[in-house]
Amino acid sequence: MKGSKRQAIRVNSDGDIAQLADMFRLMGDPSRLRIILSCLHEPISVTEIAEQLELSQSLVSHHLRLLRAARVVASERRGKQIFYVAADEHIQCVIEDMVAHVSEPSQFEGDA
Amino acid sequence: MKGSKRQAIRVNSDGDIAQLADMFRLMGDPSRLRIILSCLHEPISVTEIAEQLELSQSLVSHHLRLLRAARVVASERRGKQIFYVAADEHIQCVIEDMVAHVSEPSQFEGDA
DNA sequence: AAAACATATGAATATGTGTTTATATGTTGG
DNA sequence: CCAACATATAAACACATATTCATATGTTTT
Repeated sequence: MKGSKRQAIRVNSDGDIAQLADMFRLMGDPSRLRIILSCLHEPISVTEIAEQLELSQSLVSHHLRLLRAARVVASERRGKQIFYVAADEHIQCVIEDMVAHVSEPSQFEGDA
Repeated sequence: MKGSKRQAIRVNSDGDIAQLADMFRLMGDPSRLRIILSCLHEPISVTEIAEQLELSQSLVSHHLRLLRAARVVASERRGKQIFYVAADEHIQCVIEDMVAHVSEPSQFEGDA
């Protein structure tokens, strides 16, 4: 439904490019990527992320702010804690596709 | 065929994370992203990319080197010129998914 | 209200990196 | 072989940004 037809990619304006690049850049930092993976499937609190990934609470919070601003993750308060979870299924798809690319056996060494 | 089953994302080792992040980081620069888009569907020469995007030849070449090293693009020589093209269809999928995410109407403002 | 817990914010710093300028390498044609 | 074209490389610089440390804000419990 809606516009989920497989149509050619349209990235006309510079604004679109910038937005896209921003998203990729956000996912391009190892710490941030691990944080995203931590909350990909179920909500998880900031402290729990920090513990799991062995990152400082401050660092996790900094990153989460950027991720939330870009709507990569959504936040929800539960008592004292705030739980973060990946915003939509597109993020998951993006990562899956990228994993597929990375684990591709380098095909033909297509070099010139 | 092969392992194209939709299975849960497995990104265990730190190496995997680093590789993934590297890919995202590469696509996270506007110039590089535009270069990728330029050669997404058909091979295109370095000079033509530079002209189309109004970037210096040197800059395009620098970026292409990184992209080729990460197997985002493949190169093929034709006479004096070298043509670059997106390496595999996963790159295309990744971008499509990301476009889908960016053009998502921010849902519920899922903030806490 | 104070203490304890959870998260966010600000400043400072060190490191990474995108871009430019200049030059080198490689390829084709006369 | 020399000139012209096409691409790659190296050094230098300006700028962005990931991380840390210290502190503030917000929430629950006693």
